[in-house]
Amino acid sequence: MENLQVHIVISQELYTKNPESSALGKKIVSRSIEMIDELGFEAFTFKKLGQSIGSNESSIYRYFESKHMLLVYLICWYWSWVEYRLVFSTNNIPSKKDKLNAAIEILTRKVDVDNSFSYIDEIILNRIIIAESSKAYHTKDIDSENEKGYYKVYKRVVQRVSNMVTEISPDFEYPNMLISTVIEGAHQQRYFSKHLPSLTDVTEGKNCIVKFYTDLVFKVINC
Amino acid sequence: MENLQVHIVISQELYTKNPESSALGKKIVSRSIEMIDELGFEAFTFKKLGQSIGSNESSIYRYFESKHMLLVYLICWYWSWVEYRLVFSTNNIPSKKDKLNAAIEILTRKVDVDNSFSYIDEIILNRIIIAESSKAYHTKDIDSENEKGYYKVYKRVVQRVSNMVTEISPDFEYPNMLISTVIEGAHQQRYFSKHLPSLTDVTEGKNCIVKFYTDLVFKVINC
DNA sequence: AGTTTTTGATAGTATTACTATTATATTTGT
DNA sequence: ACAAATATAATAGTAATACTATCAAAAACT
Repeated sequence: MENLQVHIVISQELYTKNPESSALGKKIVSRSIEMIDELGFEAFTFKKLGQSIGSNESSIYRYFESKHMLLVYLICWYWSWVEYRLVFSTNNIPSKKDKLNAAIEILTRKVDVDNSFSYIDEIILNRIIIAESSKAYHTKDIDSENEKGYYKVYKRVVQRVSNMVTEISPDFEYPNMLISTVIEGAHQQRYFSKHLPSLTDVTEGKNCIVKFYTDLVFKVINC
Repeated sequence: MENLQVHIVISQELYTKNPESSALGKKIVSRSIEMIDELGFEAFTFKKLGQSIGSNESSIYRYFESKHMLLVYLICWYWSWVEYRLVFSTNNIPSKKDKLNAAIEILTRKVDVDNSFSYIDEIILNRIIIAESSKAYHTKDIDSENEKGYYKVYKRVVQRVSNMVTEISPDFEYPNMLISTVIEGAHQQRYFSKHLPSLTDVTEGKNCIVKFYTDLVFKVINC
């Protein structure tokens, strides 16, 4: 990421106290990422996290209202980071098709380099998004949380890429449906390839998920 | 469903005592479907279910080991039912393309008629599958549960439709990826259209999800 | 040095996801 | 019709979870 001092800013509604404002806050975020990945979201608790970082459960509650809100925070961070890479990588590409192509690659490829964005390990965070993020929005509170704007960054990412589709094919009726299918589908396929391989056709080594969805998009919009 | 006396048989590993073997068992299944839909899977408990059907928590545990296993049971029932409809609706269609077309319709359209398959409300069950089924397989136990065959019916549905794709386009490399993308995508889009509408382009009334995915499949496999 | 802010420790609550035991119905076989 | 077998209900109990509340200690700023 070129060593730029870019900083991801997260909406205040997602935390009680900004975890970026202290060493403890950063430790909470970075260690929670590791622990959710290790234990799974269900078995992860603030008590265990406190023990692991030599702090107290009650201190963690001062940063995040609940473990649900911590997950929402992580999801928001992730999509802000994706949005940043998306804008950065597609900027100044003159050809509309090359631009969309670059965008799809950002959305579908495996995160395999930790870009060392401060204290967050993006490789592990990517795994959490794949395995756990659907639990954040598959709840009874989805509508009120959506109104509060918890998912706006994700929606903006979809919108940005949908706009690229519309630039190429102005008459295509379902750009949002197409892009959200691609984003969710690519995540799903990575999970399936590891745990339910017969649902997919992933061959080791080859980057077939990127290939499949890139091809899919251009065929669907008639190019 | 033509009033056929067809019966969906569920693998023994998914229950402790077969819920079909008694009135109480059936009541547990049918009321649990309603309650999971009303409360969401997290807030649903065996205690509440017991109270609601005038039975006891401990009696429910005699049928299902845990609420997770009940969900797995419901998912298995649902895919068995889809498989039945799939085979029924695509049987004897001579044209390969018409056959695939019929299959995609079964997989992507909204379930809006309760086919009154005994005591199970398929409309509500379909909503549960859309909103809750990812919670069944996004756990740390996925690999051992998959080995035990908990998800084999779902995998078989994907396989059946993948085979139809391969019949039409033998050289297409990713039939499983395509079909699992379509199935999961269609569910996702129905959820989004209700709760995160900006991620989709669904217009009221029109059956655009079916249209979108049908078009997608035939374009991707070059027809 | 004093004040504010942050953190830690402890305790407590209601609920959950179970297990175990025993009593009471209900069904079934003869 | 009656005993035996089986199914269900009622109760109690456990360890863990997802918090909240309170207060003391430590750090940080002024």
